[in-house]
Amino acid sequence: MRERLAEQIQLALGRLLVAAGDKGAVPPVAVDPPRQKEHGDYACNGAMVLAKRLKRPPREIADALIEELGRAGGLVARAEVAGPGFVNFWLAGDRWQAQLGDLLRAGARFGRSDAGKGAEVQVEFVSANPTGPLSIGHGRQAILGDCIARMLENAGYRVTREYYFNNGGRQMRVLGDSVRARYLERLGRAAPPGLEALGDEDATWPEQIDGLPVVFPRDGYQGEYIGGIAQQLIDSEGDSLVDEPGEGRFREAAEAMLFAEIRETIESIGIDFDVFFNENSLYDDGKIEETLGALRETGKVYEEEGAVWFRFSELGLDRDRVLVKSSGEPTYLLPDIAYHTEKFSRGFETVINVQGADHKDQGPFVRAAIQALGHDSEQIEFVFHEFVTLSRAGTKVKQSTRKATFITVDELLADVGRDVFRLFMVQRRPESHLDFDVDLAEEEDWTKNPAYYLQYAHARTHGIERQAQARGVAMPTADDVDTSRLALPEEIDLIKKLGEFPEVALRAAETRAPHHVAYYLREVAGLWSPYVQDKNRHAILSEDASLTAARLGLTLGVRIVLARGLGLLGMSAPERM
RNA sequence: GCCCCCGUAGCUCAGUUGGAUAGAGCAUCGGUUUCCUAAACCGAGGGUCAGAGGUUCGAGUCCUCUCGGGGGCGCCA
Repeated sequence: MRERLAEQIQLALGRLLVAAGDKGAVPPVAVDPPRQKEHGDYACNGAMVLAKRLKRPPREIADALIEELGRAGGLVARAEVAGPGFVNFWLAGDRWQAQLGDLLRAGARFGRSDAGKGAEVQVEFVSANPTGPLSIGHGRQAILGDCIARMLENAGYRVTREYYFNNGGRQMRVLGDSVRARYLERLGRAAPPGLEALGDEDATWPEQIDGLPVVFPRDGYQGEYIGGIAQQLIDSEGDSLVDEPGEGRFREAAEAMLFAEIRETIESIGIDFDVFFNENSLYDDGKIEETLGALRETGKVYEEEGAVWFRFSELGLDRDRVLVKSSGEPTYLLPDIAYHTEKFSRGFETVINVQGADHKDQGPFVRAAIQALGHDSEQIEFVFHEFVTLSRAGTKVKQSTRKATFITVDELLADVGRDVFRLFMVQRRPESHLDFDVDLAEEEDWTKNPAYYLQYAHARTHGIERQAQARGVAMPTADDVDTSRLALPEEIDLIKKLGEFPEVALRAAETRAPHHVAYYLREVAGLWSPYVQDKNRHAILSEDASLTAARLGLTLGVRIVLARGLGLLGMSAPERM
């Protein structure tokens, strides 16, 4: 609808330019629904945009545009000049109503797009190493990434959801040592270091307490789950592991348990990864060496103090970075670069990395290195999301990763459920801080909890269907619906809003911003619920069979859009609540 | 010190890539029920869009600076 009008306007503007002897291209002009209803269905700023080139006052051009455009093939009912030179358009009423027919005929396909033309896109997200349960920060990233993937699929892309992790390296050694320490403590062979020492980085670290050695690492993982893992080992192995190093059974057991837990958490929030990519495989496959060799060929690699550096400062970045430490071990940057070259070798046209704000500095280095290796760095995208805080009773709870004070996805999920969790995690734009209002999320009053509000709006369409069935009225097909019967302003408003779904879905996909969908759904539900409520003015089920069919058609339209939108957010669309 | 993000109603946040008189939820206050779920709905109050300059027909939106909050600047990941 909007595209067709915009197209007509572009053509008309082109004719005006030619008439004035200007053979240049027609600049893009906006055709937007205005904020104020009195300004019509769509407003165009073309006259003001062209004022300079045509050397005529905007309002005069606007008049000429209206004349040139005519009725735009029956599309426009009325057009008038307003304000500084806007042209406001009122579409013919039946045009809006006809949209409902299109919607019903499209059914569950409504709002799908082939914009992606089947291009392969990879979305990498979560990517937490198995050192602990997922925190709510990971939770945000998980939902954000999955929604982006869902929206891209809806826009005609072929999407691979990928999780990148590393179960080797220093982090995991510390994990093993932490578990071993708790194991020995529980067997009475070691002493816990005490809260003062753990809580204060400057405090002196005890060598032993009450004659028992302190083996817990200074930078160890302090979460209670570490003790839980140790206990499980005691239950299954007794004290047979006392002489094992942290790197052995302890690390393996911890990794196995934690990764299993993470995968369960991921599944419980409705996410299904296609690939779990282990960083170690890059070493096994020789990709690290290969990438390092390729980087050397760019001539920007040099050695200093025993380490291998890359001259990022020659690529417009503020500093050089180490690729290989003087110990001979690569830094995290090198595998990261290798990983991205590997992604391209798998044929992805676009790779989207969803990451926390703490990685913001990293993106440019990977991008620059990839470009230096001859890839198109435009194909790499980063979606950075800010951190999550929790609010309960008006008080913020700050999360701390290694201290025992963070709330896990599982804990929050147990309180609020998957659908509420998902909606709350995508209601904000990624680059905004997200304050998770636990009180509101736990609210069971469906008029208050935003997630239930959306789902109930959907359930209502089924409530109406159940009512219709009870009266022996069948749900209509698109052909049964005489949309001209839907002439009330609130009905036209609703149809207009439903008609926006395809462009909202596409724009949200293109901007990687699922919150647009969440807000849109709120608007749909916010029109629909009052409409249903006010049955005195317009009961859906009435004696008038044709009117009833039309309103049931509208009901189906609402159901389709709400179900589709909830689906993009990975939320369920219940038939009854 | 340098880089990135944020600053919009009491609170939490949207704002369609520069459009007309800045919106929603929660909270507060007032109202509606013989009715397809009252587990719903209607209405009201509430704003120097952090501040100051600039760009132009037009700025919450773009540029510069200041202030405030967060993140980053490692041979950690």
